[in-house]
Amino acid sequence: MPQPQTNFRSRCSIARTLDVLGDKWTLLVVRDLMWHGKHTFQELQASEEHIAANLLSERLKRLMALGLVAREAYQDRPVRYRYALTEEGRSLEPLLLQVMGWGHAHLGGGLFDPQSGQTVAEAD
Amino acid sequence: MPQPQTNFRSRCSIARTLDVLGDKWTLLVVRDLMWHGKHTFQELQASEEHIAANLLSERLKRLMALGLVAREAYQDRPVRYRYALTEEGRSLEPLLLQVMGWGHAHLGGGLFDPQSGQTVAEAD
DNA sequence: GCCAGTGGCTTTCATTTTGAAAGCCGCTTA
DNA sequence: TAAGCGGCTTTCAAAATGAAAGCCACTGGC
Repeated sequence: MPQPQTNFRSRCSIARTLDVLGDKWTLLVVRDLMWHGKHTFQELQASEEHIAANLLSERLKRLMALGLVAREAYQDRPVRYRYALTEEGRSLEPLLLQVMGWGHAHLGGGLFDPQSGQTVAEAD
Repeated sequence: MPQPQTNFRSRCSIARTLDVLGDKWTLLVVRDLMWHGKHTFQELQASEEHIAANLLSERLKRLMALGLVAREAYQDRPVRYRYALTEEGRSLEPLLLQVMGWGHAHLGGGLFDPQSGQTVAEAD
């Protein structure tokens, strides 16, 4: 439904998805919002991969512009924000699971179970 | 099974997959090898997104180092190569389908059917 | 009042990656 | 002899990343 962007490289859905999510950080932000209960800038920045603040700021802006993430102030004076996936953002869960499954099978990464909130297989 | 890389950012399977495939080009090369019958350097370079030759060269090297792609000389003198996915490389198909599905639903991209080799829904 | 601390950024700047273009190498064909 | 082909590599400017420091609006302690 949304028309978030028009300057895609091509009509290919894979190319368009990569235009929007194809970098080393964006899906990690989505992962933390989706499964790890991280909702503030600080919490997101403190993840084990240690994204730089300027990149996190830029990624959150892009995800908000795309309608995948929304933020609300949870306090005024000083204003503090809480970030959360929108319903559209939550539609990325199957993709995230697929990416995780492949990384587990082929790169020896851990396997997280969203149901239990537990990592059910350790990484090498 | 393979131990293609050891310098991952973290144990997370998503982070590891992004370390390896997280850029704007790698999955497009895989797409062309997987579905579009493109197997030579020239054919891959001629795709509608127009990857630069140096990037294509580097991506093919990385995919070969990872064991996802293999090449064979289809002629000597002068030597000419044909690139193809290995069995491990073909294991990326579900991921590619998921990425395509999301881009179709949320970014208005086309939908390709590997069975028929046809694009069954046009992009916006 | 003053200082330290907190949360959410923005700015700066060096390093790395990209993208476009041109060039090179080993041939074959006209 | 010259042109062309396929598969690259090199060059170099532009853009993206990454680490660090700085800024702003407060609050709480002394």
